[in-house]
Amino acid sequence: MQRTRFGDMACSIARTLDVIGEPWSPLILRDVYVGIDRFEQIQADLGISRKVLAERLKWLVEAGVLERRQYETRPPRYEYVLTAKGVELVDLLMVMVAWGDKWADDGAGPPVLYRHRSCGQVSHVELRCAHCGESMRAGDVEILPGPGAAA
Amino acid sequence: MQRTRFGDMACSIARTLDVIGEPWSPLILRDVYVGIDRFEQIQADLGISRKVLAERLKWLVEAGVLERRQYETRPPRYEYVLTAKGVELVDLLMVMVAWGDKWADDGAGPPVLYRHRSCGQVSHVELRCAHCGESMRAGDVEILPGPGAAA
DNA sequence: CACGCTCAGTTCCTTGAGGGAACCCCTTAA
DNA sequence: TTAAGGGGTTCCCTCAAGGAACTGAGCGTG
Repeated sequence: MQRTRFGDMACSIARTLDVIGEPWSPLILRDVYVGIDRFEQIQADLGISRKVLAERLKWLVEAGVLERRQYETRPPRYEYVLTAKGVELVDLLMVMVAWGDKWADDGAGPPVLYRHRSCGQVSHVELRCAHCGESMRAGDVEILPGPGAAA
Repeated sequence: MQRTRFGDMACSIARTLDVIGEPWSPLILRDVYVGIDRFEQIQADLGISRKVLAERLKWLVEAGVLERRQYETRPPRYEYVLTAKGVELVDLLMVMVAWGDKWADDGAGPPVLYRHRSCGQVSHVELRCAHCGESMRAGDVEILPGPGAAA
């Protein structure tokens, strides 16, 4: 299918998609995040083709988002764990959850709830400005060319 | 390639991916968001195949994320605009930008900067709890089964 | 010791989606 | 009358996703 690679574009969205834009990748990350972290488990949970799963895992490891760790020598058993880079990608998943819960509900309510430990409430994420802490969303920003902009 | 449809999974991430998980879809949304909102413009900007662009636009319109609007009758000219549902997907893009700027920088610095209008600073988004306003990220939540969980 | 089981992949074949170029229709401009 | 531009559609080719079968290492059990 000779898919276009996004990694070389002068766009942080494209570069992020280069890492987790392939189908299945975000779902693999979600699984690892919730503790479904071995090959067989992920395959069974997602119903993904074993071939594609092997490819994706290799790619995510090379991208530095997951780490393949042997947690048992005899017999050799492996698990995948999120790196620091990968943990921050979970932010993306949490925003997807918030959007999906709101706009792609099938009428049965959210399949999963998230309780915020520090306040104890079932809640969801919201976007704030890292600088002033106020809401920062689509209409709240002005877009400027940055130093890495293309010629 | 008989791609697996994610829409029926009991997972809000999968359902979100069903809408914008195909390659190119987030980049199309980004373009529309920044004002590159006509077929020819998007095609030229992204270098996407015209066939795939037509498919994606139709899908995004059917999903209620974009609206196809005729803004000129003679000659007939169309533009694509974000719906309310689509505008909230831009949240996702802003998180991708924040991640990409941090973890997929090519050394030249961010290609695009975002100035938060209300505080005037060039900034990026951060995730907070919609309930208490404190930081809410991967390690800050406890996951519970919700009403829409699968049997 | 042979048999079976689990984990973690790899190999193979088939199908269909992405890429790319060419083509089409409509309208205005020269 | 021809050209140009916008907004697609049609066509063919290639290569990735799906799916099932196979491999191989290491227990565990009679």
